[in-house]
Amino acid sequence: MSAAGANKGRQDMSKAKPKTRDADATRARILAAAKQEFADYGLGGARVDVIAERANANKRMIYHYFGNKEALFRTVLVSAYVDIRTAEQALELDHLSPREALMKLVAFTWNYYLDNPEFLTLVNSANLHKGRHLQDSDEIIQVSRQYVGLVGKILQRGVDEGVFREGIDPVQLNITIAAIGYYYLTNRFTGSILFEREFMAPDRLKERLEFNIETILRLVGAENP
Amino acid sequence: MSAAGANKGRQDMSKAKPKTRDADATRARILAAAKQEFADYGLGGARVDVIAERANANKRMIYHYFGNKEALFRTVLVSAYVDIRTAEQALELDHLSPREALMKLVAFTWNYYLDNPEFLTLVNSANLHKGRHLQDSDEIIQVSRQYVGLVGKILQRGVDEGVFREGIDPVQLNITIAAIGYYYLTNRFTGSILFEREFMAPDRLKERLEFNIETILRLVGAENP
DNA sequence: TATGTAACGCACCAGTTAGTTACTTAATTG
DNA sequence: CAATTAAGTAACTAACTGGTGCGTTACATA
Repeated sequence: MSAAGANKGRQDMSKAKPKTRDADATRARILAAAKQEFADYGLGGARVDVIAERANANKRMIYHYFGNKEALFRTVLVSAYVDIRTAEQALELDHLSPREALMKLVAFTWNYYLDNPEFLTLVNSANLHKGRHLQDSDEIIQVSRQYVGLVGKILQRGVDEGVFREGIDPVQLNITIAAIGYYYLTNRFTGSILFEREFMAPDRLKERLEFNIETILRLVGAENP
Repeated sequence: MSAAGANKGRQDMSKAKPKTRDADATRARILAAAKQEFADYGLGGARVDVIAERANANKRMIYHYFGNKEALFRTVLVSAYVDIRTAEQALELDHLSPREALMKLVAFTWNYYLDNPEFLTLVNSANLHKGRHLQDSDEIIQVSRQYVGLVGKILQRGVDEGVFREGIDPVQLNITIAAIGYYYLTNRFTGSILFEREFMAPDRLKERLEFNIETILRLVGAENP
């Protein structure tokens, strides 16, 4: 009942425990399981016992590797931010026109949220707790600076080429690009009820992405498609 | 210790318990206290005992009036939606030009979130639980239809007068108006850390509202200010 | 004043839950 | 190969936590 039995319908990920001992692998399994559990139920709703079960590990190991529940959440959160910022940096936008670079970034942000919905609830949970778990993380600030720089560079190129208007704050643009995708997806459940439409239907998703690209292009002053 | 003692630093609202019995007042105090507690800690993190304390009521009364914790959350959530939709309907946008009506709506949405931050975490909590608590609420669907109609009417007037472009989906516009304010404010804690700026500083708030108005006006195709 | 009804409150329970203790087993090293 | 270190496990505990049983008190009405 303890190993095979699914608790509250939560399945473990298909990462079987290795025969031999492997500290790194165990740590990684715990981290992955914690990310899922925290994403599914929030920091308060997540259960340490369930994380251990999902990770196919012992609860004692969680405390051995991460200290306590809050520290585990902190590690999960930082890793989630590092992941998305790393993916963004790999985007190779320099060889594209400013307009196309921006379109690609909007699409990437949208698709990243779509493929990694746990990121959304993790961030929501972090903010419910007033960002406490992100404080004193130099790593986070470093990768965020790179991100702002990325958008700033596209913006500058666009202005130099005369296709974007001047004076746009890269941070405000960043926030807006994130907002128009994030809000739609994180509130997809209440949204589907309130607006009486299936937010996650493929056609609806495509429609929203196109709307978002249009929103951003018009914001920066690029001429219409 | 039970009446005066603040539990985990949560203060009761200054609504003292009346000497005489008053069912409506007690119910209202519980609802207000629950809204605060759920907003502060989410559905999972909220404590029924604390709600009772904050309401200056007995826990037994919560179960008497609302059934259980989830049903209480449902009532809080529906009331929060009804509140914002009611406030929107009182806006009297008909006598304004389409452009000014839209600006006023964007500003109103922003200020409502700012004045009622509990609305943001309540909605986040509802979506963490996959919108389960909003299902089967006809009331919610009714007021939402009115809201979409409100924006649709502004949009139509703008198209008729030739100041807005055609073919904009009122629902997508609605979502976008909400998104650009909601995201900034609900993620103000992580945002302030990531972007190394004080999201809630008065100047920053003003700046963001102006940016949002510009975003929406450019989206609908109104000429620049 | 008697009586029924609904508001109200205390004390408790059964099930959880984060964190710990004491122990076993595998890998590493001199 | 003996000794040391680190990985892993199960049982346990103290503090919670949602929910309830059961009795009390105020008020309306006859």
